[in-house]
Amino acid sequence: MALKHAHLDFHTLNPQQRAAVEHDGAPLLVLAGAGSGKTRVITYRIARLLLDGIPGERILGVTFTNKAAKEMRERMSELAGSRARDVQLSTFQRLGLSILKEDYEVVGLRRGFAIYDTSDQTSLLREMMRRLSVADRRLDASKVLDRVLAAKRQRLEEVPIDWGDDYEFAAHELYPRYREQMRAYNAVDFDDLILGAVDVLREPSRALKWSNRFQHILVDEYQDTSPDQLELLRDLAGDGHNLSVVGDDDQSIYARRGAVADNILAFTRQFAAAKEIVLDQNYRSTNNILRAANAVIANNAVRKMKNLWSASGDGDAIEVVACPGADEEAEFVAGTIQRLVYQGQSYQDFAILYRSNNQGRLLEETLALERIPYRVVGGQSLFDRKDVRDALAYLSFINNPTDEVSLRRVINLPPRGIGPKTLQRITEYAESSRVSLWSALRRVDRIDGLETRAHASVGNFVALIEGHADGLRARTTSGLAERVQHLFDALGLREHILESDDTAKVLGRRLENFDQVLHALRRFEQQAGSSGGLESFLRNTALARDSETEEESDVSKVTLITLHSAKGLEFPCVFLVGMEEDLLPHRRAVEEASDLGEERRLCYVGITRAQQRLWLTYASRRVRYGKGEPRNPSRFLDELPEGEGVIRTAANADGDGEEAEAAADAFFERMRSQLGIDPRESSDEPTS
DNA sequence: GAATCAGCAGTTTTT
DNA sequence: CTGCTGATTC
Repeated sequence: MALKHAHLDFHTLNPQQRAAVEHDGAPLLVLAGAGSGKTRVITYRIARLLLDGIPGERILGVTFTNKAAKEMRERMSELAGSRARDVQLSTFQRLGLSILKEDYEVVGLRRGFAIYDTSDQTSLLREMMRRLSVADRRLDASKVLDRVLAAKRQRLEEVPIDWGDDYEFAAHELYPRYREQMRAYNAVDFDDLILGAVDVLREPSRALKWSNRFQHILVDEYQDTSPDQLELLRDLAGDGHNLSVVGDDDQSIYARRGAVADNILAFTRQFAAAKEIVLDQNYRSTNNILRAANAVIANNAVRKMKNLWSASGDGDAIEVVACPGADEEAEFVAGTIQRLVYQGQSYQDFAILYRSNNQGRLLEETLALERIPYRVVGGQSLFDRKDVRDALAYLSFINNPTDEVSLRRVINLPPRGIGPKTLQRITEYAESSRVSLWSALRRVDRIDGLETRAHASVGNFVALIEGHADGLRARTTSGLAERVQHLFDALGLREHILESDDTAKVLGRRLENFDQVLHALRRFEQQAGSSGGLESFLRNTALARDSETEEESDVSKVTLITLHSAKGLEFPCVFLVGMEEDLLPHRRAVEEASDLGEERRLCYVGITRAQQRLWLTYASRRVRYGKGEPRNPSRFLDELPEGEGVIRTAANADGDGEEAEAAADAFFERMRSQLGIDPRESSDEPTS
């Protein structure tokens, strides 16, 4: 044994980690507290399996993000070299897709099926609401969608009507239609990738093939799995004796996405003879920070007991800072950063964590004013921007002409004289003739009651698309970018953006976004092993909306990030801002009394991001929606331990602000003289 | 068919 | 205060 593992340095693992790496023969649950070396355990475990002679393609590692999969692959390669190459590492959705790619016809899909993301789904529902006039009042389609998806995930036949609220009613009416439409459009949503895969595995003719495919299955972030993901794992892993899962129930913060923390709590019940290993030695934070984290999370009733501890010292006390208002809070943060940077800390050592995105704005403004470089993590990803989505919608619809959501999105873009009225007439024809919208467009000659102009417009559109379609549908990837470029040129998409009367700044942004589509295509084309043409590209982009431009130039910047997105990250210095009632236990969570526990876990996640220093700040007044309101400190602050490790202070309004400004000025003077910049030249931004 | 206006609601969101 | 939707107007 020892010889076989010569490449793995087991001495760097603690006894629990090592037990988790070496365990064999029964299902394994690793309860990995924050900062306890979870990723190390998984990568070492996979490396160990490889060195034991398990072929890489028989090992499946499942993660929640592409980023995590990528990181794991890199770290595994370091440990196990080229053997790591064949290990199957993928997200749940990608796993589902790879199953459906082989056996899609079993669940009634056709070749070229499209993957709808949330905004496609919302458009579909909106369109249905309009057409069926289900809702007399204006209802938010995305809220209806929430209910529809919840029912679908539970494989309910109907959306239950409990309280008879409008959203429930609409969801109830639309649910069967939604499923019907998705089927007609040959489209699946993210959940369908999982549910469809489960259906494939339940098909007797395919079950065996799939349950034999993987010899070992490892799952990361198990606390975030949903019931359908659990089903998929069970069907794939059989009795589960070679299933190992790693997670932390205290960091389960995605109930809204369907995650059920119960999966992790019930693991040892669901999988017979499962072994449970707790990792609670923390390698990230000081004990003062860990004590605070432990104290807060201890107030959650239902959880696996873990008490994080560290072999390192107590470190600095954590600070609870009372601020008169949100402005002062932001200034306190900026001032403190500036002061510490002046003392030798780097900007990238700092992160500012908040509950909701809109809190980021004021922080951004203040940092900009103080000339502190920052980056905002999260927010809209490239593939969510309108112009990008428009371009992709063209491609999606050409790849899958039954994809009506995409077709409707682009049919009059740029405006080509096919307005709502024309479209409605054609839709009626399509419905009465029982053909797809695209087929109807192609037979525009047979549709009565269209104006000559509209008729001609439709004809032109059809001709334009058909002129490019064959070339684009080819399954080869080479030359794809060029063909798409031709299509976009013919459509005049770029010109359309140019013609808008946006400001130069916005316009530049939009063009940049638009051009990213072609860049992404070229990258895809050049990628070794990309094949499958447009279809593959589209699925890839649908499932990979991760950070595109993460690495570049983000080095020396402060990070602004939501608590949700901060999970898995760590920073030497962390500000947890907006520690207020209605904000950190978010108002909605308190009102619905549904899950205060999840809010507390969010707080816990935030605290445990900090390695050395932690500030928890709140404001006594905050301007929300244009009105100033008094605010109360978060109840979670009361749950912090009393005494030495925690200092409670007040940021007085002008003191810190001025101090910060002075520090900023001093700093910039230094920078300028170092860089040899004349101060007068660099006054592009008003300092006021 | 496109531009403008009024009214309303406002968490988080790995895919 | 903002951003989005639907309705109204040109």
